[in-house]
Amino acid sequence: MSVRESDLAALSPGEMLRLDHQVCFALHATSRAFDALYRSLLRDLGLTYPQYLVMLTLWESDGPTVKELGTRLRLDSGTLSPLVKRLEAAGLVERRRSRRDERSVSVHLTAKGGELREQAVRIPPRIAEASGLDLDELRTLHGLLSRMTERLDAAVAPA
Amino acid sequence: MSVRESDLAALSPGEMLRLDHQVCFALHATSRAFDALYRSLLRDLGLTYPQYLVMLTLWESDGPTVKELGTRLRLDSGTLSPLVKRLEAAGLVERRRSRRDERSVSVHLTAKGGELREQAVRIPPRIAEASGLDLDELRTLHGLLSRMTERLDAAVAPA
DNA sequence: TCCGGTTTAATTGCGGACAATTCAGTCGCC
DNA sequence: GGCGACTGAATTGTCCGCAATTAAACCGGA
Repeated sequence: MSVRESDLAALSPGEMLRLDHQVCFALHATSRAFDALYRSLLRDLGLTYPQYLVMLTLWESDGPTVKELGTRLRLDSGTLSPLVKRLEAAGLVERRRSRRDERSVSVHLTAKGGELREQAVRIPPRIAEASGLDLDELRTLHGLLSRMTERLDAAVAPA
Repeated sequence: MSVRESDLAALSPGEMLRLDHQVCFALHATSRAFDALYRSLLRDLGLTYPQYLVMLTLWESDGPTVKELGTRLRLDSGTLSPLVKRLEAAGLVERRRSRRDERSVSVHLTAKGGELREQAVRIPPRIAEASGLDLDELRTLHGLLSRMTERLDAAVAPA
């Protein structure tokens, strides 16, 4: 029933190339479709999707450093520094230089930022509904994506 | 065995939100992991991944208009116009204003652009191998992604 | 104590993605 | 033929993502 990995090598180059591109292309397409849907739902909150991810992280646990945010969201300071500053300019967040280690900057919710959560909790159910997948499928998809990311990371940065 | 969609509504809000975010976040993470791998493999060719997609399209069928490229790759002119100009600056492509309809611009491979194909065909097998999924899993993944994109598109742009 | 290596943010530069606008060219309809 | 609506590219502006660099703070060992 299950096709083993070694069988991939037995495919004709054409078949392998085609399937591979379909999957990778489909991945990008789905990712952008998600972005588009989030954009339309987040417009009222004045957030972009990456900004929303940062807010989610803060709602779960306030006061992480930029470094910790980057680790959790897989983003570097080149992305996070201006993003967090935009959140600060919007009055949702406050940046504080740590006294203990003056290199690090921790990010804290303002009252306004905390209140935004109540608007935000209505969004995920609409996303889940729009995805059109049932629970089993979401679990399957998540499993496949996680394994793939793990393997890809290993391939791009070989130990 | 299979969980029906209606069961999604029976989940506690917390469960649904968490699973949804994991999936959406995983999708972005995988997408970026793919980008990183392609970037490392495409560096020798001097192409980025979106540029590579355009070249793939041209190798399959030369001379599409910018509009047709946008339809196939789901990109708009704001992305494609400068991208194609960069390919032209690199000598891989030539833009021609159509005589029949002077609004449209068709994109054609140069000799150099055609030759690049021989370098490029070595890349997909390495990507497929790096993904670490077997054929069944790739098919499953592709199916899930396609259905999701379809549903998401419908949700963001309701008829 | 000082010195070198490391860590943390921030900045710069470039390419990609999208919204919104502009402009020329096309087509239909009167 | 001429007017109005539409279409295809291009442009502008904003944000995201990453590479590479800079600068400041930290830490450890000679």
